[in-house]
Amino acid sequence: MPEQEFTMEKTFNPQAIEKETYERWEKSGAFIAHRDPNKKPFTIVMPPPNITGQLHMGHAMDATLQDSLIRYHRMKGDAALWLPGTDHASIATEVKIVDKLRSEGTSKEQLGREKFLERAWAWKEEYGGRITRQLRRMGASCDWSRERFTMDEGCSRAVREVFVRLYEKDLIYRGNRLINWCPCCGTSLSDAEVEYEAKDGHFWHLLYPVKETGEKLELATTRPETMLGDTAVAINPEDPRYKHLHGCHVILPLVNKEIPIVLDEHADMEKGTGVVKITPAHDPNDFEVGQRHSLPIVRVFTYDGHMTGAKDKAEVDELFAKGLNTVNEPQVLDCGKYAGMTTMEARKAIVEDLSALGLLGRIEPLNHEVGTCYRCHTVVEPMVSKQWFVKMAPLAKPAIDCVKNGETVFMPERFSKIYMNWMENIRDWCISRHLWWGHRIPAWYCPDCGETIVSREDSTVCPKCGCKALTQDEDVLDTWFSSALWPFSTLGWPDQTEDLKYFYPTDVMVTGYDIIFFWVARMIFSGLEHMGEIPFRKVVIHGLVRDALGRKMSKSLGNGVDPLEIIEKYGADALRFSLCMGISAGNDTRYSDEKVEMARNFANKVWNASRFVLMNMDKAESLEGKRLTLPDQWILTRYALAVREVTDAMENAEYGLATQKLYDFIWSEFCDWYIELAKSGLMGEDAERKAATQAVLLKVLSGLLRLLHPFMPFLTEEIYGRLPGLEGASCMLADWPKAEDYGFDAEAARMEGIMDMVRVIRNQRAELNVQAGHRARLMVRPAAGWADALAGAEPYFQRLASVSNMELLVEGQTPEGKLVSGVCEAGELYIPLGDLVDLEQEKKRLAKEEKNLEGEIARSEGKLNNPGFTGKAPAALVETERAKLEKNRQMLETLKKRIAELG
RNA sequence: GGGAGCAUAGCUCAGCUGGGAGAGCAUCUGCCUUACAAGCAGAGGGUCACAGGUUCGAGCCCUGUUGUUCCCACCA
Repeated sequence: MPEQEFTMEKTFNPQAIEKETYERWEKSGAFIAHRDPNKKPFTIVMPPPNITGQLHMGHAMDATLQDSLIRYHRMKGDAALWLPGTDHASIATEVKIVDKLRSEGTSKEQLGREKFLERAWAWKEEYGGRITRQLRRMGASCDWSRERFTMDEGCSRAVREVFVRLYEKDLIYRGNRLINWCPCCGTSLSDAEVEYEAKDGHFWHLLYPVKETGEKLELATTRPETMLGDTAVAINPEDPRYKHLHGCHVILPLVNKEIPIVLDEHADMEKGTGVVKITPAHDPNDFEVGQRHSLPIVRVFTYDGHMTGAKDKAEVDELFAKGLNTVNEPQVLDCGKYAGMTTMEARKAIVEDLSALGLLGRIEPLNHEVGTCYRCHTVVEPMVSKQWFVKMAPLAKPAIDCVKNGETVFMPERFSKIYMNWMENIRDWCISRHLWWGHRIPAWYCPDCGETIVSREDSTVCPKCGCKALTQDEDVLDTWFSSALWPFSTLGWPDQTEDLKYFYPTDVMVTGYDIIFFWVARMIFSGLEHMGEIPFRKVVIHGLVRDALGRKMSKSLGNGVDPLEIIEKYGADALRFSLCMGISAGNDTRYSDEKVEMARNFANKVWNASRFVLMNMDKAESLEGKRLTLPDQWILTRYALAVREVTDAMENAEYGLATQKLYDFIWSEFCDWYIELAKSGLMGEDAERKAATQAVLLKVLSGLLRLLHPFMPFLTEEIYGRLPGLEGASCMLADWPKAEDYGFDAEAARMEGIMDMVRVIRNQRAELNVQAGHRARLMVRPAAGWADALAGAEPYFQRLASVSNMELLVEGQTPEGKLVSGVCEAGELYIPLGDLVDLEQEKKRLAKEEKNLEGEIARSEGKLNNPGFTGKAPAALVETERAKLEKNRQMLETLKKRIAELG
């Protein structure tokens, strides 16, 4: 089919084929995984991108690594499932929608819950769709028939099931605890959702008068506005400075309330004055001190960041009056003149007032880490609040064990330490969020008797008192509560589906190190708890994609790069390859256009090499029974090595190594050498020779395309089906190449010797600036044992080294005249270049060469004369060193003779 | 305060269990050689942060130092 050969453009044009190719793949059903008892299942569930916007470079890398892995396993013959989906991203998405509403001049309160959720679902349709389109553009071979969304019916059912189960096992509870509150997002946050940022602040030294002694007790705080909620001050029981104050009280300034001085280890004698104010409602440590000493909890902040007032107090007082308060229910202070102020305004006013009373001491500047919301970066307020929690200790234990005993392996290994450290120090997980977008908490409250009902089904009647006016908890669950179930909820759990039985546990989780705590850890304990089995065997952790200057890509910096734009410009394969080559496990990488350009050029190289092969191929030639030349044997040997190395790299999740190897083998060995060497065979008269060359080209090209396919699926697919004998075949469905042993090592070494000679000739011609068109005679005196190899090498020298014709010198024959010479392992060579030759320079060059060789020989001898080396080094290594020495000695001898000839 | 990563060519980075330092880009020289100028052939350029140690042998292993980035932590 000669027409087809000429349809290949001179440059690879990815834009022309990518869309069509992807559609063909998807339509063919090849992405769909089938449960096959005769195959080994291989499962990856995709970390679901948030529906907050579009994919960025980090997603592009994530998707590329997973796709490469899944394509590799599909080619290996596994039942490969890559399950895609998206995450509703409760708080992140809600923040975005609220922003949008604000820009439209409205708010979620004005809209009401129901209308707001309609907006959110519309948002999901829009952005969720955009994300899956982007993944398709990347070439992601996901099983779209199994696509999931964290809030679809099945996942929602799984969420409810888990919530109810954990509640029934007493592993979920509701209670007043100290939590992180974001006044901007208006919700509680888990500890993992708080990011610490260094901020400038102050140490304010306050003076509290002691009721019994009249002295003023000095203490320091970074948040003076919390003092209104102080219900004690603490001193260390051992502190000699304050022994006389045991059992005494202070008068809380401004509030004029008597509060006790308590003795608690928390007060550190080394720090400050050794006196700590205790605000149980607004500080995690103080909360615990309060618990130990049964102190009242007094809240002074509202949930939107203001000081509490009479109205706030009345609401809560009513609760207390009715007896509906629960354990640790905070009381509320009417902050009087400060009521309604923001916390910052109150800080200023309180400091001024204390100063006027002479109760303000020193003010020290301070730079400290302040907790902020991971979504909006507002400073979080620690608050006592009634929230839902997961009891972590019992869940953490098996999650620690499975990593310790190697059932679940982190790659690279060091991330298991980070995981372990977090898991071992874990505290209960606050899972309720005061938001609307998300899984609503399946708990109902009876207004009459206060009963709490947690149920798989919506509840309407109180089982205790029969009241029919039950109200459901207003809040939703932490978005990570549903993602934690992802590896099994997506496979149909809680139903025992066939998919679940076949594909769980999954094989590999590929994700960035930034969500080990948020997600990986929680999937592990959830899988163990609900499935009784680890969710995945390997966790492949990759780094982050940064900008060219090493900064994190972000909207605010405006340094983000849109993968789609890059794909438009360079092609998906180029982007994919550039995101893999040069990365090392778990380390960050910088994005740069230059890298994509490099990959684009490589794709073009592959394209053109293939174009050349196809132009010189009329039918499928098999290697069977072919007489092979040294170059054939050499490239097959190198190819076999490439197969082994790339396969090993894939098995070890070393994508940087795999791509580097492919790049080097394809460009430097196959293209630069073998194709050039093959030309003499292809263009010569010998039909048998030609057929053998074609067979080798086909063998190696079809193999390397398959090796490259996981990284450059579009390009390889496009070429593969054009190969003779494989017309219309899909590279994606082809078998992964097997590592063969051709047994040509000796021949390959001969070829290397000839190649080395080519390099020497090229080098010398280049140094003398000999024009490529100037063909020159080559005279060679073969070294011992090289005569046969060199005898057949003339065509290679002609093609690769501008040689007109080659003469083998016989014993004792010495060429004379103006010529350059060189010494290689294979022999001694002479090139008559007439007036281009400068004999003096030639002598200098040979002298330099001589010196180099002598140095080499001295080094080898030093090594081999060292009994430590010969005695302890591996025998093979000693042997190669000996051979090297022998080779260099011979070369030196030849060189000396030549120098003597020149005089 | 604890932990981790990184430090290799001008730049960005590889370098697998220790056995003569590599790539891409950039620079310089010469080439449109019938697959490819998104290309070909050559060249220059590195005390592998520093100091010790282990070893016959260290970019790689150990200890310490410096610089840098990140993570964790309740420093009132």
